Formats: sequence, structure tokens, C-alpha cells
Amino acid sequence: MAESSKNSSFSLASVQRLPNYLRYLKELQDEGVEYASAPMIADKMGVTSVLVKKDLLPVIQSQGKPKLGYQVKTLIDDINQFLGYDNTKDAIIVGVGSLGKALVGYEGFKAYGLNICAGFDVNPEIANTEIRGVKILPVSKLINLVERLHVHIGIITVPKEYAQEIADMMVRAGIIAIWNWAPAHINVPENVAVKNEDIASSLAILTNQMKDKVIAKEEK
Amino acid sequence: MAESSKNSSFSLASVQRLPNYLRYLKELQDEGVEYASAPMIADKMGVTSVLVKKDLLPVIQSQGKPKLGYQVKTLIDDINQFLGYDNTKDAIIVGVGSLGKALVGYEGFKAYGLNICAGFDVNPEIANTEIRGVKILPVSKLINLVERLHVHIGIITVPKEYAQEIADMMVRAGIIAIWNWAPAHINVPENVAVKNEDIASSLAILTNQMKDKVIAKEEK
DNA sequence: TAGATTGTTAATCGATTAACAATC
DNA sequence: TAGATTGTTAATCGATTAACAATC
Repeated sequence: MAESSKNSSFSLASVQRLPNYLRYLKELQDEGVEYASAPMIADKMGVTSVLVKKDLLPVIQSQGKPKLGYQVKTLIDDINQFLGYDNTKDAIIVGVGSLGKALVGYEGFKAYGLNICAGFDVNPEIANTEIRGVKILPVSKLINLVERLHVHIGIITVPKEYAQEIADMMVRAGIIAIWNWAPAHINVPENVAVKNEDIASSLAILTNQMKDKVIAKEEK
Repeated sequence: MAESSKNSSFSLASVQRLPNYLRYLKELQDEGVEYASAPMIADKMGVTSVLVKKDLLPVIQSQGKPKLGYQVKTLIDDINQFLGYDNTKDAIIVGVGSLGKALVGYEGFKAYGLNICAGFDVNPEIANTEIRGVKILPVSKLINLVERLHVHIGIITVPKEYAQEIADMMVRAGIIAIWNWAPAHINVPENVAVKNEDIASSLAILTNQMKDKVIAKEEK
């Protein structure tokens, strides 16, 4: 209700694009390029240059230079800071099946400031093992560990039947952000953020786009 | 340019929501519920009922019934058909690391009409093995197999450095829809659809939403 | 200086929501 | 009949694009 309520959230679409800009800027940096202009970035990403400039406006701490563009080095720092990639956040993951294992072992999370500090699984054969240095514990220890270490992010990679149950447990333990990879809708209180990684939705979008492509091909 | 160009594509946001409706409707069907109304679905999904009705309008083959809602059974069929879940589409996957393995073994794709018919990897230890009945072949055989079996969908799960190279190969072989799980931007011709499964973007969205939640908590 | 690019304001576009008549 | 819900048209909202002055 207060005008401060949408204080720190920005256009979803914009936040979605920033990591892509960041990736491109890092490539440029590796090539020794010093300045990147909005048209350059826009061209590479397939968006317009105005959009790039608009996206960067709330992010940059120092202005871009007319004719030159933005300094690659400082822009990378600014985006990293804006996205919170510069301060490491602990996370737990529940469900260490093949997908869970893949995520636990994913090296790339470090660059995004995400550190998976523990995994949980009901399967006694998996619990009490270790994957790439990450301890896997029985789910019964979840609440205690999350409370004790003040973990705020939970990743759900359990079968869909258990997704809600695990989400409830996470919320009770103090998790405020849930990254849900289970193909299930989960209900959480208002003060908890959920991001669904929905394979069915993604696939639906892809095949829907594909319909046009097939038609385009046949029209030739 | 022709007015038929956007013939078969619908609102992206709408296509994204339909799989979620479908999931809920299946739950209702299992419980023996015969009719589902827009307000019911909307309430469960956290959207408005007008949005649900609008989303369903281009999907349904027979009208909903005032006071009752939509027949669950026929609505499920209609959404399945609309999303193309009812006709199976072959796909190949390139890069059989831990993520690739997880996707190859994912049982849920069947329900979405996706059949991974072959996997590819450069690693000679992985190539020529088999995962859950899916043959893994050396990448050198990709073009020949895709052309021969008329596969239209390609899934990329290789390290980011090779994503563009693999995409190019897929396009050359006749793939028209690419599901890209590598954290890299890939360039493709206009007549090819790309859906990026971007972990960095998802995480950025989650942590951005999270900022508000923390603030909300502290304000109490 | 001329030209490219930034930052910003106004116009457009598309998606969501509000309002409401028609229906069972 | 009264009330809930459908289908649809009009209003609102937000994001993208167009236009342009300021800058190096």
C-alpha cells in the first residue's frame, strides 16, 4: 500500500534480460573491448537499443558516454551488484534425483552468488552421502539446519506429489524464496517468493512457436 | 507480412499458463470432479477468472456452460490438442552430462508428446552407450540421423562454449525448434524457433522478488 | 564541425482487468 | 425466479518503441 512497497523490484522482463547482457559483456571483456554501446548490445541480443538503455538506467552508477557507450568493466560490476551476484547467498536443495544431482553439481551457480550448502532426500541410500562436497541429509533434518544457518533460498526437485509438502516445510523453517523445479503448482504465504522452472510451459512455448516455423517453411 | 503470418501463435503468456490449468484439471479429474469453472481455476492458479476465460476461448471446441463451467474431460482433451501434446514429436539431445542425463531419463516428457529418440556426445566414453533405452551416439552422426528421421526438435545441454556450434549443426540438419539449456545466446535463422532455459535469468528473477520479501518481513 | 550515442519524454502496442448482457 | 457463470466489449495498465534534445 505504501509507495515504498515496490521499492526494489523492477520490470520482470528487464531483470530477465540483464543476465544476458552480462554474459555478452563478459565476452567483450575477455576480448579486451573497453566500451560497449547500447546498439552493440541490442544487436547481439536481438532487442532494440532503447530497451537496452532503459534496462541499464536503474543499474548504472555512472553515466554512459555519448559516442563511446558504457565502460565494459564498470558496467559488469554494476549489473553484478544490481542482480546481487556479488554477495553469496546460501541455498538448500530437496530431492537429489538425477535433476537434483545435476543442480548440486552445477559449477555455474558460483558466478550468480548462489551456494548450495546442503541437499536433502528421503531415500536413506542417498541421505548421508556427499556430492561434490555437498552433504546430503535426511529430510527430517531440514527445518533444524535451515533455522540454524539462516538459509533463505530453497530449491525443490522432488516428484510433484511431494512439492507442496516440502514447500510448507521450507516456509516453516524460514525460507523466503523457493525455486520450484517440480511440475506442480505450490501455494505459499504472501511473504514468500516462488519461481517455477516449468518444463511443460517452456515446451509449450517452443512447440507453439514451432507451428509458425513449419508453416513458414511450407509457404516457400 | 500476410495476415496469416501470426496464424497459429497465441499470447505467449497465455500459452505459458495453459499447462498449469491442464495440471490442475487432471487433478480434478482424478478426484472425480466433472465440471470446473473459470473462478475455480483462477483461484487455484492465483490469476483472475476473466484471464482464464480469455485463455480458454481459443482452446475450447465446445462452449462452457453458464453456472456449471467447463466439462473437465473435454477441456483436458482440448488443451492437450491445442498444445500439441496429443501427437508425439521426436527430439534429439546433444550433450549428455549430468543435466542431459536427467532430461533423457525424465519420464514426464511423454505426457507432453515429446520423445527423445537419440542423444549425442563428443565424449567417446559416453557415445555408444545407452540411457533408459535411448542410444547415445557420437556428434559426428547427428546430421545424418536428423535428416534421415526428419527430427524437428533439438535440445542443447552442452557447455556454453559449444552451444552455437551445435545449434548451427542442428539448423543445417533441418531442426526448426531448439530448446537451449546452455547459458549462452545462440544465433539462428529466422525460420528456427529458440526457447532458452536460462538458469541465470530465473535466478535473477527469484532473488529480485526476494528483496521485497525480506523488506516486507523487516517492516513488520 | 558532423555524427554517433546517451538519456528522456511522448506515442504505440499488447496484455490484463473491469463491466455487463446472455444463459442456464 | 434468483444467482452464478459464460462470453465479449470497453477501460486500464505496463512494457516497448518512436522521436528528439543534449553531449562528446
